[in-house]
Amino acid sequence: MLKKEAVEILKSKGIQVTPQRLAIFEQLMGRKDHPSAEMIFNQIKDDFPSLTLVTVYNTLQKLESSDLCIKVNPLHASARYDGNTQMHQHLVCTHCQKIIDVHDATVSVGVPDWVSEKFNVVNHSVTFYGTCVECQEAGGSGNLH
Amino acid sequence: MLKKEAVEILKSKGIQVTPQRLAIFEQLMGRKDHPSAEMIFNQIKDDFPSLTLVTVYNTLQKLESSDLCIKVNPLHASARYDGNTQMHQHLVCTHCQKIIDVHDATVSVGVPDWVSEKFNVVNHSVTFYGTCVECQEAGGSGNLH
DNA sequence: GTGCATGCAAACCGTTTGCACAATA
DNA sequence: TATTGTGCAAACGGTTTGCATGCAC
Repeated sequence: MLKKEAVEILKSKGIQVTPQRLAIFEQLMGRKDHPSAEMIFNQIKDDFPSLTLVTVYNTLQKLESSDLCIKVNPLHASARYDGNTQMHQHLVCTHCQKIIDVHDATVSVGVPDWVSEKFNVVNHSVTFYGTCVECQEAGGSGNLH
Repeated sequence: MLKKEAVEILKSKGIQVTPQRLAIFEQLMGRKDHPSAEMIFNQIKDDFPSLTLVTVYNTLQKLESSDLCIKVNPLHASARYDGNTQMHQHLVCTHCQKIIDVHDATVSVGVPDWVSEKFNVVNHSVTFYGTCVECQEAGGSGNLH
């Protein structure tokens, strides 16, 4: 992606363009390894000696709220434990953090051959994010973040 | 589940049985709401006035390593960001924490009708956990935790 | 009696916040 | 110039660790 394009995308979302933001955004668009805030920081800190992790976090937050990136592993909540170790799926209400089990064979996904050839799949998870009945009645309409 | 059964399960896994552990384990087996450590703590602290969160964490760790429960939302790693906001799936290597994109239509899951009737599904994620080629060659054989 | 579990305090790590200064539009 | 972003320091919350005491086997 050209720098010019990146600038255009940011502007089109109403995001003020700064050198730091541009660098962070370009990293995010250019890499395919789903970097953490720290990975991005380490990658560009030489270009911006004054840069701190805080700015990276701020920027990622802003990009995410403008749908320019997503958090693969949201860490906002605390760990949740499941006494059922058999394979099943989860419905996660993004309003009340409730987690509901789904046992539905039709939801199970098969592991594609080309994946199992390269990757030793030990487990997999299917999770639906949304709003539960109670929260819908309470007026919420579903906000993933 | 009877208390006696719970004791047997713990013993069969070589886990020393204490009143606290038994209570935590029974909570985990009996509830369907995927409690957090704190939820469990609050539920049983009246029965064990000296109980602390530390013990709950320790016990959950032990149960998990004996495959008696799983962490639904592992928080050990830091958040990972993805510049690709389109629906796709992830391969997560549990050894090197690498995340690989999967774009495979056959992996997509449909939302079952009975789910969408009760739950306003906004998004869903499919994640495969396992070991990548590099880590397999390096000798690892896949350990989800 | 030995070894492992408990629970206190304190550390830890990733992340967020308050605020003064600097850069953007 | 007015507004917004940056970066320092410090707080925050969930989780883990070190260590002395207590309990299970």
